[in-house]
Amino acid sequence: MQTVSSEKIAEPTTNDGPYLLIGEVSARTGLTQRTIRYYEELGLLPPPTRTHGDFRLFSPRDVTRLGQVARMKKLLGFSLAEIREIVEGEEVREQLRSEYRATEDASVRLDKLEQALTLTRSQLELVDRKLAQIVELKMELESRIARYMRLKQETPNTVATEDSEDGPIRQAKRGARNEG
Amino acid sequence: MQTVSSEKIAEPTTNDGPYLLIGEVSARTGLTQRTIRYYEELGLLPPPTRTHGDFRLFSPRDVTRLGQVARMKKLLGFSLAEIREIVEGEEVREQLRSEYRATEDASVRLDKLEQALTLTRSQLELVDRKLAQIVELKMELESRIARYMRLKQETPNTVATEDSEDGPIRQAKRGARNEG
DNA sequence: CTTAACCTTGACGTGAACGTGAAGGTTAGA
DNA sequence: TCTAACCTTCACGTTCACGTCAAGGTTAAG
Repeated sequence: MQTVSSEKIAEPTTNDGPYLLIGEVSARTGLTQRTIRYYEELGLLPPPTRTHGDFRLFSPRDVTRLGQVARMKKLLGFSLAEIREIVEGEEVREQLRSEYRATEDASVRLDKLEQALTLTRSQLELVDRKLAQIVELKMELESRIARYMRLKQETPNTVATEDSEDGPIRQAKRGARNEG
Repeated sequence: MQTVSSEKIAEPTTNDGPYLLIGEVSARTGLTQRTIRYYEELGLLPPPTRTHGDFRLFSPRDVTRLGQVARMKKLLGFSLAEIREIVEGEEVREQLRSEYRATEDASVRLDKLEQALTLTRSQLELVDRKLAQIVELKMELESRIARYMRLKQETPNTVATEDSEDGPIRQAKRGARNEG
C-alpha cells in the first residue's frame, strides 16, 4: 500500500528500509494523519526523513515511538507537553545508542550503557509513581468491598432472595450490567 | 474563615454540620471556585445546599467527593464525562446506604449490600484495567533495563552482536521550504 | 501524458475544561 | 447602617488537542 518500495521512488533519501508514508502509519497506529503531524510539530517525534517531494517517511522506530506517545497519553493521562519531556529522554537514549554503536571502546560503551540505564530507570520511576497512586485507589475500593462483605455476613440470614425492584434503586440495577 | 456556624444562617437546609462556603472548599481541595461550580454543573457533584442568599454550602462529604473527582482526573486521566459515570455510581451507593439505614429488614439490607457490592466491584474493575495496562508499560521499561544490564555484562569481551532492523538515519535531504 | 490516490502546508473550526471579568446580591463586623 | 469580603450568575476568552476543509504538489499506474 503505502510502504516505500526501493526503485519506485524517483530519488528518495533512504529506500532500503520498510519506511512508511503517513497514511500507512496512521492506519497502523490508529492515530490520524493530523495527529501525527501535530505530534511532530510539538517535538514528540523526531522529524522524519522525506522523499524528494517532501513526503514524510517514517521508520519503524518512528512508528514505535508514536505508539509509545499514544499510550503515555491514554494510560498515564499526561499532557502532550509532559510526554514531550519524557520522550526527549528517549531522544537522548537513541543518541546514546548511536554513540554506543559508533565505538569499539568497551569503557566508552559501558559509560553509554550506564547513562541509558539511568535514563530508563527515571522513566520507570515515573510510571511507578503513577502505579503506586492507582494502587492506593484500588485498595480503597477493595477495603470498601471488604466492609460490605463483612456487613453481609453480620446481617442475620433470612431465607428470602426475592426481588423487590421498586423505588429509586432501579438505576443501581441498571448499573450492574453484564461483563465481558 | 468560611465555615458556616449554626445560628448565623437565616434558614438553611441543614446547619448542624461543618458546612463550608466555596472559598474554603477551594482552599482545601486546591480546585478553583470556577472549577467547583463547573463540576457541579456537569453533575459530578450533587447540588449542594444553599443559604437563603443562595451561597453554596458544601458538606464534608461533598468535599471528599471533589477530592475523589480530582484524583480520578489526575491519576486515571479520565475525562469529566467518564468520571461522571463513575461518580453517578457513587450517588447510587449513597442512596443505597441511606436506604440500608432506613430499614431493619435483614433481607432488604442484604439486597442493598449486594447492590452496593456490585457497584463497587465494577468501579474496582475499571481501576484494575488501567492498572494492568500501566503494569504492562512498566514491564517493558524493566525489560529494557534488563537488556542494558545484560549488555553491560557482555561488553568487556564482545563486539556488536546485537543488531536491530534500523539502518543509519539520515536527515531530510532536500530542504523543506518551511523548515527552520 | 493523464489521472487517481496520495501527500503537502496553511488556516480556520471545535469540544473539553476551565480562566476571567462584569454587574450585582449576601454576610459579618464595626 | 455601612462596608469589606464574600458570594451569585452570566458571558465571553483561552489553551489544548486535535478535526476539517482548501488549494495545490507528488507518486504510481495506464
